[in-house]
Amino acid sequence: MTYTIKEVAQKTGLSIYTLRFYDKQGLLPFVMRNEAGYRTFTESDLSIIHTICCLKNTDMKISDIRQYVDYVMAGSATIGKRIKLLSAQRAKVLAKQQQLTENLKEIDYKLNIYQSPEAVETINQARQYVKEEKQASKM
Amino acid sequence: MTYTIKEVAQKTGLSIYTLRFYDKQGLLPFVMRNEAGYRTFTESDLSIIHTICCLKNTDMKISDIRQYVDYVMAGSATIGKRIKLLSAQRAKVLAKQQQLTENLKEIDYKLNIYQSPEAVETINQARQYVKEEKQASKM
DNA sequence: TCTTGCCCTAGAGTTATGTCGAGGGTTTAT
DNA sequence: ATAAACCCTCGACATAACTCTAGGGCAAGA
Repeated sequence: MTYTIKEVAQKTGLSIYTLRFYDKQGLLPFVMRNEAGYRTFTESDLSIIHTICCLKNTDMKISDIRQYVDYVMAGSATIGKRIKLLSAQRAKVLAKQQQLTENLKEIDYKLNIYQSPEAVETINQARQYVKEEKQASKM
Repeated sequence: MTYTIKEVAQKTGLSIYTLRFYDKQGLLPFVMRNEAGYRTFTESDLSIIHTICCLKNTDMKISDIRQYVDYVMAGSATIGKRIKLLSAQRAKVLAKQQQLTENLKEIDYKLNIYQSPEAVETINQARQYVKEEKQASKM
């Protein structure tokens, strides 16, 4: 009926260490323990851990994820706060996507230069220019 | 003809501390010094710092950026290595973009639930289910 | 010339996110 | 009943990427 920490590690791709670390940081307050003190993860727990991983993948800080988890634990009264938090994260993701698109353009621009037949010549000319600029700056 | 570290900080958005840190890490071997030992940045320096920032924004590690800078400093003989390095980074960016798109879908899915008129009801039902699942797991 | 503001280095301190080892209890299969 | 394989906590260690402080030199205006 429940999963051990090892099984959850395998299912999520997180290490056992990381899961325990997350628990210590207050990200997993919903995880129960058995008589021996072992963590017992339910299917629902896996679902919210999945959400935690999703937020993590968008570079949300652990302290902010804890805030979200706390809202979830607090029940429906915090829906407004959850919307605010997720909307802010949504905006961050959109911004990051846009930035990545621009970064990609620059990388492709560089790759095009390097992969062109005139690459060696282009680079040598650039190096010459840099050299002259450095020389000129010494005056 | 050249820029001070403060001016470069303003132009790039990096802090003076960060610029000096990057220099210490070997990311700025091309920056010259004046008689007093002050760094003097040329226009070309700004250009490669821009590239460094671009790679940084795609989460490339400083040690890998240093590798790239070293290749650039070494001249046209390293074009093949630069292509390999940038191509690998390109693949990483594409993967990250795809992941962000998926994360965004999940965030939007959650937001839809929270913003629907039945949000409170949906959440209370989910909480009830979680509760029962936890109860059942105790047996 | 004196003050203010900028520059330098070396190295300590910080933050975030893990990762691991020691010491000890539990479960399972033989 | 015993070994192997788990689980636990606590706290130390690691790593990356800054961030800042102390102590001291340089530069430009009043």
